[in-house]
Amino acid sequence: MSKRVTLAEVAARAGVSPITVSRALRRPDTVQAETRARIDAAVAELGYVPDPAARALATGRADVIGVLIPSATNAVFTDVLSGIYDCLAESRFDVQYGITRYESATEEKLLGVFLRQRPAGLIIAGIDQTEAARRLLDRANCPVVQIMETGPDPVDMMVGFSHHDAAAAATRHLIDRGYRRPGFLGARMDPRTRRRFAGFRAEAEAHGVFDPDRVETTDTPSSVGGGAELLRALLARHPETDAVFCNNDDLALGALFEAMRMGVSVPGQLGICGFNDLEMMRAAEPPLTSVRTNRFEMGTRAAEMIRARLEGRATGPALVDLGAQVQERRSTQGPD
Amino acid sequence: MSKRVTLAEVAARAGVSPITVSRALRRPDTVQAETRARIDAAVAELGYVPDPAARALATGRADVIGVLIPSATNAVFTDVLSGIYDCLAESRFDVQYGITRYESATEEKLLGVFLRQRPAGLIIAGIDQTEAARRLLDRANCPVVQIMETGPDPVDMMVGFSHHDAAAAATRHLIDRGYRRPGFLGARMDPRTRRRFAGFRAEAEAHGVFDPDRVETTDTPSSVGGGAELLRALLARHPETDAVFCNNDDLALGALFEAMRMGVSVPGQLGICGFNDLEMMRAAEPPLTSVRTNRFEMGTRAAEMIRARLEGRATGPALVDLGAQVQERRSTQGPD
DNA sequence: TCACGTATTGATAGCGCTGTCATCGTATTC
DNA sequence: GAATACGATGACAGCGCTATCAATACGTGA
Repeated sequence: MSKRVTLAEVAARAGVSPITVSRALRRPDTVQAETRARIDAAVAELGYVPDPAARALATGRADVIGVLIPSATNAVFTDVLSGIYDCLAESRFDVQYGITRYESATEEKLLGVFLRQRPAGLIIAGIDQTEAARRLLDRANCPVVQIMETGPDPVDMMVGFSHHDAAAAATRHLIDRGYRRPGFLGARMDPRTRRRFAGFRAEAEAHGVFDPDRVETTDTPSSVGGGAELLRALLARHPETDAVFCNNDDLALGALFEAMRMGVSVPGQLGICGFNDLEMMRAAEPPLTSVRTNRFEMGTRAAEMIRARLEGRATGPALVDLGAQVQERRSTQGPD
Repeated sequence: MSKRVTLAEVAARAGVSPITVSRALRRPDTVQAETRARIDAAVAELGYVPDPAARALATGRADVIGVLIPSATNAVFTDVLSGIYDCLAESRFDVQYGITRYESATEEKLLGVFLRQRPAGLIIAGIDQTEAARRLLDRANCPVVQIMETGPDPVDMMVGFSHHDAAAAATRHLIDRGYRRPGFLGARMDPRTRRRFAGFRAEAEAHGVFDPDRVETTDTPSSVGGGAELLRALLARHPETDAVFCNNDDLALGALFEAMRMGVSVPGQLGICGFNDLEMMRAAEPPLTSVRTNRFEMGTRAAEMIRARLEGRATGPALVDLGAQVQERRSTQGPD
């Protein structure tokens, strides 16, 4: 193990005191150019890198940004994570993440784990924190961004979109295309899923085409296989169903395959609309309509908001609505 | 911000010295039961939680396990990550990860970032580290596990499987099923991809069915759309191709959709085999043959190996081969 | 009985860095 | 030219914890 180089050694080499080296590194403008040059040279020669733990102890603040998401395998969250990471990779901040498994208790616990590090910032998915989690966040004493959706009463900042409105738009699209007996497929009804259902329901009711019996859901996590099962079950009960709004793209893909197996033509006998617009939707046959959500950007924006705050730059609005766009494709071209 | 409770306060409350509290927390067996009980009570009453930065500074060792993977969105890595996280969530260790973007330079840089925290352990994807990275790892002075594949000359520990052999097995399966003019589809030829290709090639050559011209690859990251394009290109050049071994499941799915568009029947006119066996493969129509890799377990095993070492337990073998299994499904049932 | 091990607890001194003053020299003002 | 402000640097202490060694009490064997 190569021995650690300390600030003091750099200082000795540069012929200044340790504190001056510290300053030269953190606020270069407060140190004379000439001195700074000597210090920079010493840093380079010795290969000095600061010890994050010592810095955290001395400042009472870790250069860590905590990210709390429900799942590390769901593409929706990994895209966001990727955006966050992208924005932070070149900064002095490290990303640390926690997986809540969609459980409030786990979320609270992880929040505690993060907070005792006194993180520089916190990004948390969703807007449905428990009272206890809310209290922890209020006292976090660092920038906090809630992501994935928008809603009233942000803890601090927010970037997302309205799942209700996005689902309503998708539903309107189905109705516009002439589908009159739409159904709904959903897995694991987390809060966002529920709000999408509410949007579907509101829009369908507004057009007099909502039938509560054409709703097929399950508690298991969503999957392609699950989408197939849900469609099969729905069509068994309601063969008149002429379109399905699927709560996400996995379900939609499964529904497509199941329709193929059952000899149901898409979009003629059945329209299929997904949610999230993963890459595969465009490539499917027929290409699948979906709702594009700007996940990567959601991540970069959230991270950028935190950085701006921490670096004392102008932060822009505290609530960013990234919207969602219905991507119309062949799978919802209208009934025969 | 609720004020931080320190060790000293707990000690005062329990009527002992700070160092005894420290011991009671870290090595309970070295403190008398009665004393320990008083300390535990004080900890609970005050809601004390240790400061990780202070601990790291004092011990010269952070309770952090660093994970280096090429991509945060590729399902293959997120599954592994998930396994790692699962094993570590209940431990005293935090996970911190870095994304190399398949770039050696980034890998080296991130390795440096991790090492200066003096992590408790390191998990790194792949076995193709540069000389410089190798040196850093050799000096890391902590358990290191290379994951995703197995190979000679491990830095320390290893858990994975042979991509060459797995691909060869899949190829053999295609040949066993009667396909005689197999092609290969590949995107972004990273080292594992290359070794899979080598396995395909070796096996096909051994059976006299390899044609270097029936290989279609691209540098872009793999995607469903990309799979479609690759198949289209391959069939345009070599319409006689009767099966494709796809380097991963996204490509396989794209190939399936493209075959549908082109009116090529699967498996009659074209057999399709993927790699990784993502959940969707089973649910497709026809269900797609793939090679099951034990990604989640790879993560848990790697994390467990590190924990065992750190906690002084028996570690088992330093090289674990998890193998890979061809999952035969309808898409490779054989030519007409 | 006495030297000596063992179990338990404590005192001391940092880990590497930064916050908070203090210090010093130079520029500015009238 | 004296008073003042300011820019640049340094001394000192301490962040919260733990490594190391010392101290104490108690039992053990010859």
